Amino acid sequence: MARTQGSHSDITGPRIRTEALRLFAQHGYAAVSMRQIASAVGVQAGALYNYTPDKQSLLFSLMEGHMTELLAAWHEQEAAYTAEASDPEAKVLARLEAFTRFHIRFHLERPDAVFIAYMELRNLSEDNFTAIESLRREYENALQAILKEGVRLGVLHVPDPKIATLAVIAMLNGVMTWYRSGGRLSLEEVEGIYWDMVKKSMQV
Amino acid sequence: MARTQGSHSDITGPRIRTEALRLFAQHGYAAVSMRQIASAVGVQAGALYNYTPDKQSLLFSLMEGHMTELLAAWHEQEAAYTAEASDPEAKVLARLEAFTRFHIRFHLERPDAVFIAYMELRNLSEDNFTAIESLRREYENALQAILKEGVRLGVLHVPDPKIATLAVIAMLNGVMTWYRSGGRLSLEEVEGIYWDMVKKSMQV
DNA sequence: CTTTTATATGAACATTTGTTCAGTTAGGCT
DNA sequence: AGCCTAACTGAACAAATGTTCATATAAAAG
Repeated sequence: MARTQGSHSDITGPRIRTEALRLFAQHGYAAVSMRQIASAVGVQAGALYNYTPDKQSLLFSLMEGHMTELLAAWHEQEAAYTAEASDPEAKVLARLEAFTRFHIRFHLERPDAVFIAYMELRNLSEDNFTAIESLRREYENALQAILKEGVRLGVLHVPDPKIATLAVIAMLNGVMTWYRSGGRLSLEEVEGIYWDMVKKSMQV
Repeated sequence: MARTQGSHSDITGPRIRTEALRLFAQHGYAAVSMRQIASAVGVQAGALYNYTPDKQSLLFSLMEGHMTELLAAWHEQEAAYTAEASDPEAKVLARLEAFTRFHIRFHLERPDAVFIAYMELRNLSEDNFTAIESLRREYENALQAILKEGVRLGVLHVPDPKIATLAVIAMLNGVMTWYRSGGRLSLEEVEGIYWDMVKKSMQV
């Protein structure tokens, strides 16, 4: 029967995920042992297996959770933007700006998860890899759709939408290698600088 | 006394580096054992220690070799470009184009080394990390110098040269995640597409 | 041929790995 | 109170890890 109220600890499960995320991001999946994770949680290694069938599943679950959150957050954001009606040309630019700012903000809020989601792909089993790749492609397609519509409306100049999609995402991801909150630039300023570059790189 | 001609094998050393590079790139430093490397070379694990004092030094040596090659290759390339005299405004644009095309070509020719050089930083000891970071910064400074001069001459619009540098490099690095030689696009075309985006993203 | 020397073997080492499981603990339910 | 059950411990397991070293090999030097 399902537990109705807290017993030993209702937070061990989440804590395992938190600590595993942090450690995987810091040292890499292969370099982190189950004992290290357990120790960070304050528990013995055996206890972890009440929450995950094995180490691989733990990694996959973290990555899948991140990608699912990412997609859900973007779809919500996009829906909000497409609601504001205006002429289609302005709208597609607004969506591109929304994507740019959303991507930066979302990713800067979860550096560890982002790091893992594209650094540890090679440590996934074949099936798990396929699943994550599929989610990633779905996200890329969201941007690609914007670019294609921009081209259709003649408001964007993009010789190859697929490449442009990957180039923009790679560029935006770069922000994670250097941005530190409390640094020289505010999040708002960073978003502005990148949006400026993205916009101009596709000007007609 | 130094060996004057071949003995057992003059190619074991290079082969170790080649195979280690391949395996580290494929599975990650921490996930590859010395026995796997030895097996790929066709030798026993103990033999590796005639060529490297330990696993960590092998990783560092590979990364340092890559970064040194990168810097040497760029300096040569840049020297060739600055030799062609023309007006300074055109010259700085030519240098930026040269950098863009050089970066793409050089990196696509050594996907494994590139992958390792920025994926395995966290597996370096503190001293080794500092050394590699210093080489990386030197390379970034090469691009940043071009951008700053472009701004000074009024031919480039770059609100923040440091960020623009990192953004451009991140964007160019993105090419490695999808480009496969023999694919839809030739190397020349890919260079052209990225140069187009780089140029426009900094248009005045 | 004999000596030398770089190179490779293969067994051994102390640790560490992921995972299992019988037994302990302690809170929730009747 | 007594039972139940989820949660956790702690020891155990086989396998794999990086590294060392006495020994073997075979080519180069004398």
